[in-house]
Amino acid sequence: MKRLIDEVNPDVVCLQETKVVTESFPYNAISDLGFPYQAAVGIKSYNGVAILSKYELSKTEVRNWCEKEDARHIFSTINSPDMGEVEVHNLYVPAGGDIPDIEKNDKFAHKLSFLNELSKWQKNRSGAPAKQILLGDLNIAPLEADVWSHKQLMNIVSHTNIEIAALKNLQNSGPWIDAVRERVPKDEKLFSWWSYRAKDWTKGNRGRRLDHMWVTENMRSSIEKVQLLKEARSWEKPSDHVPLIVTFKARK
DNA sequence: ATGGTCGCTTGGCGA
Repeated sequence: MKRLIDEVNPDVVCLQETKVVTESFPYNAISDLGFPYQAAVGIKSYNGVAILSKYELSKTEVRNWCEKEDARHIFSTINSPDMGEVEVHNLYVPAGGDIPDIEKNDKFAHKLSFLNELSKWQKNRSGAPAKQILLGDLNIAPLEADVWSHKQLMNIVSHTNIEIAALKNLQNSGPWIDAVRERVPKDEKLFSWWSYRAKDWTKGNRGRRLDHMWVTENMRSSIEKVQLLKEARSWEKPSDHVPLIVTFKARK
């Protein structure tokens, strides 16, 4: 994370799978890196999400879905001088296990229920700021160009029709647009994740786009630049995901 | 069809 901050100098960083209990989150160390405003929730060893910001955060909330306190959704309103109030939803959607069948696999059922509950809530919500961002590890690659082989992955968890439909339903729960595909053509292969289970992750480029950033329609023209930092997959002790970086234009 | 890696909860699990 320090390398990312040094090289990219982001205003806001959103983390998923922090795997650290809320009380043990390294608030001071992260503050020293230039992010004094933080919103974090975590449980031991699993999940955990955090928002780190140079600008003030307010109205932070943690949401639990499927009656689990599993630290997969935190949101907060950022008040930046360049953009005003923007509510950021940081999500870690359940991965869903290996078998794409809700009868045989509880994890897959959980993944779909999580998305459905979240969608319903979004749809019925009122009083939220007009500008919103929804981002995170959504663990679904919806488009054909979001996976290395549409044919070979269509029955693999993360790229099945039922998951893609659930993700679409979430996208329709508000005025969301996919900020990344707004800037990268929909038929251009684009990945954010490469499995650890390959001797050489670059071989065959067997990636998937599991990480996303959506913005409300009123931010469409503010999207300046979109980047998936592929080189970070080769950094020392890398994550299997690479940072998704979106730059916004300052409001006039 | 299976296994491959990573990191912890040091077994087997979750990813």
